[in-house]
Amino acid sequence: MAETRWLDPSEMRAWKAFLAAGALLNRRLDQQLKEDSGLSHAQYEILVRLSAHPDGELRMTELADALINSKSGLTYQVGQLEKAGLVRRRSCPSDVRGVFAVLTEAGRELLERAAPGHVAAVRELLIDVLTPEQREAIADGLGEVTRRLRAGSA
Amino acid sequence: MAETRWLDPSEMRAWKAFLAAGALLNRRLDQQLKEDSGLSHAQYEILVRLSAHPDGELRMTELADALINSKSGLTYQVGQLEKAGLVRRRSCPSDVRGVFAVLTEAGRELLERAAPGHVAAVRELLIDVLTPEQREAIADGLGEVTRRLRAGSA
DNA sequence: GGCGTGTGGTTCAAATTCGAACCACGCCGT
DNA sequence: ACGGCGTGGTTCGAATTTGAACCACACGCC
Repeated sequence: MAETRWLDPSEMRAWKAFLAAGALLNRRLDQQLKEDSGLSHAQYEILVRLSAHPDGELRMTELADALINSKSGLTYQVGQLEKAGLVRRRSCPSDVRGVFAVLTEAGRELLERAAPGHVAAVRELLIDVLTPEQREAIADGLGEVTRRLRAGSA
Repeated sequence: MAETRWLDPSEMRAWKAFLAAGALLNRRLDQQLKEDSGLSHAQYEILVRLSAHPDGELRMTELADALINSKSGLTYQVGQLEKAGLVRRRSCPSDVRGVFAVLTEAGRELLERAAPGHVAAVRELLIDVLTPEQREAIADGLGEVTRRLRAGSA
């Protein structure tokens, strides 16, 4: 192991800002969503992914790695959403083991009611605070970071 | 409520990258820290804050809002660290209610052992992936985001 | 056909998180 | 000195998260 290259002040500033912004923003959005529509941010994300797909359905595994949680966490959350009637499970015809999560009509409606407030919050707290150049830098830089993280999880 | 201003593709790209990078990075660092030194990222952060202060001590409340967690979460984590002998509690002389968390010698040693690996990971996964311009943009942009979030939590 | 190996999901126990309720005490006006 | 209010921390219960263990099945290869 070589000498440790500590973070210089500029690097430290970026790292701390990233960390703090992520944590605070997540917390805030979670609150906003929960009191606005009763959904957690995680649940909201699930509904969004589903709604982005034809027929509003997606395999559990695809959901799991599109998202953040462990597989067991997904099982739990889909269970919650199912109890709430926002999602339905359907077994995959071609592979008995496979399970689709399907957005119900109620789910789609709730999502449509929740989305405007959520988007407004994201805009107010993040997007509209950044200059267009900063937005691009974040999209490019963190996009690359994400790509590598996904690649390196083999 | 005015018409919803949805996110355009560029904005969406930034938002998704930010979200994904935050989640993936946090998870990865957590794993790295845990198998490297047995600390969670949250615990590591606590130790870092303490070590950054003279005598390695800090009031619970100061810790709480320097960090991310709720107050109860902090109580819990400090409890864990105390059980592990990395931190000690000391009641504040001037205010009986107040409690200092104090870094023990063992805590400082563990932190010093854990830091190099952690910094290396942060560097590899985030800092060194970004161009200097992107780093600055992130530091500035997300710094401002953080400032507003802290201000608006009144 | 029959057997290892790998996948897709779920279940389980344990750890963590959060907010709300709570206690004990300082602070301040009277 | 006294009573009410705000603060600093902890406790409590409920919800969530995670990794590991676990089934049931698909697949490839003999």
